[in-house]
Amino acid sequence: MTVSKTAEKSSEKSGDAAKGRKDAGESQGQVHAEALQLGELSEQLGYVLKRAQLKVFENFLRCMASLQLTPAQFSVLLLVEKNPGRNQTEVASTLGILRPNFVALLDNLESRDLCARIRSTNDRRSHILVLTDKGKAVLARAKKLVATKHEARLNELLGQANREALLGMLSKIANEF
Amino acid sequence: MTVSKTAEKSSEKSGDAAKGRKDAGESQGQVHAEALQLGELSEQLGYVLKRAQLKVFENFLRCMASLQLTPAQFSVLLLVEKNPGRNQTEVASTLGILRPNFVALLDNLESRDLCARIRSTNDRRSHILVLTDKGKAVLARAKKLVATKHEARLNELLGQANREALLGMLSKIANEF
DNA sequence: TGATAATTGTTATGGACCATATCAAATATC
DNA sequence: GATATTTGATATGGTCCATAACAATTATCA
Repeated sequence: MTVSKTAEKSSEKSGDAAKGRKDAGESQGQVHAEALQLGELSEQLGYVLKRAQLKVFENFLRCMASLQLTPAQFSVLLLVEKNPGRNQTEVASTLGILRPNFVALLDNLESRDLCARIRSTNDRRSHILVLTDKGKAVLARAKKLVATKHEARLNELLGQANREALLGMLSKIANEF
Repeated sequence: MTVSKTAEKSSEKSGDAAKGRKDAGESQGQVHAEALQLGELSEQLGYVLKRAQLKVFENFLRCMASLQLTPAQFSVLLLVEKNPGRNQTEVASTLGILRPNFVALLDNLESRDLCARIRSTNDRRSHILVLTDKGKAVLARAKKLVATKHEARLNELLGQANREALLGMLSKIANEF
């Protein structure tokens, strides 16, 4: 990374690297209008997994546009609702978020009055996390949007049974791989 | 993002946000040793998808440690091998990589003599991409590592049939969602 | 033909996300 | 009570992603 800047490469270095590709009928200007062959790429689980994940997140963001919630923010709200009274370290680590990176995320949610940090009386170092009333209301609307527009679209695409099977296999990978 | 710096928040703002969580048997110091409940989070496809993708990439990197190939680099090599003679724009766009970001990636592969940019004679603006002999050899070894250590582990975890079903569903999401 | 538009690779740049070191305040440990 | 640990926070750097802009080259078309 951050390789040298000068672009005076290519030219005729590795002069024999172009051998073995005698064109099969190309001599004029407009060649290669066809799409590239994915080949073995479409069999690589990692590749397909990444593309699918991007699509799902993209659709999630569209569905949540009215509430301005990212997947990460939504997961925090869900987790805090289910586990009120836990501190930042606990919530962050269950989500796989490092504590330093969790600070700005929470700053954002708190500035929008969706959740609150409360100094614990037991351990005055830690901040207890709770959803505000507005946070609960927004989360409820978010859940409906996800169920109605997001997951529904997936069921429509895969079918209920397949969607559940997919979830099971992904969970297995996420937990046991 | 980049929210204000001062950390004088929390305290007793939103004073009633802590209501409604009358502890169920906690009064002393060491409380909450249990793990958090994931709740609906484990049913969110996006969440599980992202975690699975991270695990798969992580394992891929471990399997490829000896060859120092990232998933993105591997995909470029695979695609160029299957489609020799295409230019940077074509290869980058099929991989969903923006042209500016593809430059450094190629700089890296070219500096390691795995692939080469050749100025096209048809269109002297574009750089034709080809694998070098070393690139072909490295890619061959990479494929074996992926099949032996990476995909094999997945088959062992899911079973051949399930793995193929998973791939099919992910492809469907990636292409039709 | 020649002026103008479009394309290709590239650089610069900024944002989002992730990871590490470090700090002060508070607590735990011995 | 001295020392170590934990918690939230800041600073910082790396990687990935996205946009604007540029020179060189080619396409378009009056």
